[in-house]
Amino acid sequence: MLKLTKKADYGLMALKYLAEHPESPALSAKDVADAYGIPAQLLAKILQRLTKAGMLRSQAGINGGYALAKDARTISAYEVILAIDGPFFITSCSKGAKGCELGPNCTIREPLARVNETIAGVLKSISIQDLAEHESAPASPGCDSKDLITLTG
Amino acid sequence: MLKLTKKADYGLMALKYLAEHPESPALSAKDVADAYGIPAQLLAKILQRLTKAGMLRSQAGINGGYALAKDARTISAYEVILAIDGPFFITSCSKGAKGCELGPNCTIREPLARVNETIAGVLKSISIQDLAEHESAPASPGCDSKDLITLTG
DNA sequence: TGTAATCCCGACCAAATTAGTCGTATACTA
DNA sequence: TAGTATACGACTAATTTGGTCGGGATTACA
Repeated sequence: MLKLTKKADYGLMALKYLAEHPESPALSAKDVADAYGIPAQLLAKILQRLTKAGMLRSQAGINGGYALAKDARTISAYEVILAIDGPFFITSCSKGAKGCELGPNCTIREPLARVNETIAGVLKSISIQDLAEHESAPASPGCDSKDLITLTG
Repeated sequence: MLKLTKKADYGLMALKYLAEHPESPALSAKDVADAYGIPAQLLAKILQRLTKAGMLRSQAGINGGYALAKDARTISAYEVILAIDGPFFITSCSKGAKGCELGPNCTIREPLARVNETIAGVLKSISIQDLAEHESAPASPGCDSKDLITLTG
């Protein structure tokens, strides 16, 4: 239904959180998980992926944890999602190298590639820094404000 | 993983197919399903939705079937997806009226609303006519051409 | 050198979503 | 009135996602 997985969400939230706490040399997976009330072990796995992808530095042991490996401005939402969920393409065919197995179905795929590119472009244009700047938005009266929902339907 | 459902794909394909065959007064769900090798009953349900949404006209009985209710140029990919899959929002929170139940999680949602808007915008800018014009692209050597995949990863 | 905190990682189970089927009712045409 | 088609809801199956478990490797510090 064209939405991010929770894992990607969690990853973005965690990176945002780390970007907001540059004073700590490292925050553990548990620290971040507790801050948002999300499962610690799940977040741990996500942070491991981001580490492998080079966005985080990790340190084991007491007072260990994770810290941004790069400037928050240089980490795009795109690479985060890519690292966590793998490559995406909005149409169902073209899963990896298989291509579309259903004959002429991909007639639809080519025009929609433009959409895919646009999505990738916007996601690339958004950095962790951008997310961090939104610092618990003061004017928004709550998460269920209606104005955002209308645009979706 | 940020991709369309197969149902949405099928719906777009079917509309495209109908747009390409304006000479027939109506094509049955089976006709279209056979043309693409997709399950007829599933497609039938999808076409029923599109009919209820006003994009198709249906006729029961012999030689019945479906035909576009509007000009192919006036049907956007956006409304098709919306009719089939319902409203979407790329972040996991904000499902319908529930809002985000996980406390401060939505710190990420607001900046990503821009992404959502952009996606909706591109989808709105693509019409069934656009899809139909791509008429089994002659130059593409196959569905598994690599150039499109690279942009996703 | 030992212990506690922490990352690392693969296998596994559970929940949710999506895909697809079935059965029946209804509408239309010849 | 027989045959073909849509309409629609309930149901099952498959896939994907979310989350857990357990063992192992690092690191800091007493």
